[in-house]
Amino acid sequence: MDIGRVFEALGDPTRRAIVERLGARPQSVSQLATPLQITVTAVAQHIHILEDSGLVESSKVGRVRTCRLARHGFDALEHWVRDRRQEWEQRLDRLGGL
Amino acid sequence: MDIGRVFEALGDPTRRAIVERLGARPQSVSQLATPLQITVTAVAQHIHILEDSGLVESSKVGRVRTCRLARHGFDALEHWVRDRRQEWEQRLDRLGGL
DNA sequence: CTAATAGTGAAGCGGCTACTTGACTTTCGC
DNA sequence: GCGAAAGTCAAGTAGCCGCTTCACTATTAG
Repeated sequence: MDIGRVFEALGDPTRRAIVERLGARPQSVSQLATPLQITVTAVAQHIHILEDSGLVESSKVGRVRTCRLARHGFDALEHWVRDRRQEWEQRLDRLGGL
Repeated sequence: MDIGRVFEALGDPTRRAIVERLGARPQSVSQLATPLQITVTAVAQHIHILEDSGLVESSKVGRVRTCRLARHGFDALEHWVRDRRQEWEQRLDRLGGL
């Protein structure tokens, strides 16, 4: 799971909006499209990117695809931030120790 | 400090590389440019975006601008991830309680 | 069966953005 | 002071990406 895909996914405001709405509850593609004022096709494309990044997963039942948040992407995000912060603090410690 | 700017900043692979290199130690603009195989001008543009996002800060001494990581952006990132995760777990709890 | 609903796939367009070039300013070394 | 080094600024280009349209499939409702 590539952290690059995660950041590229969340770099787009529409996808961030989708993620934040999915935080409330799982939703279908057209439910997501309605308040966003964009085509269902566009939403489907975003969902695909979000799935590739590991932030979202979806399953199709009948003709409805339901999308929900996934752990993978968020785990990767949290790890990346933690790593940077750790690196940062280690460097400050070394400087303090001089 | 807008979380949107943070994600847009980190959405670009070159800027992610800059951030990761700055994790090791503060560096000048041209030091950052060398291994990236891009112009000093391009790096300066990236630095500007990274500063706007709160991930990097820089100061110029003489003719050298030294860039280092900043806390603001990383704090914003961590908060955002924490909020999503919290929302996610709350929802799972509610489902479990049914 | 028919119509409507939910989504998929391919193809195209427009705007944004990452990067370059070239001219210029400021600073440092000799 | 002169030239090299470190950045900055403005302008231009090329490619990507978000979105649309249109045609199509699959599922559900009446």
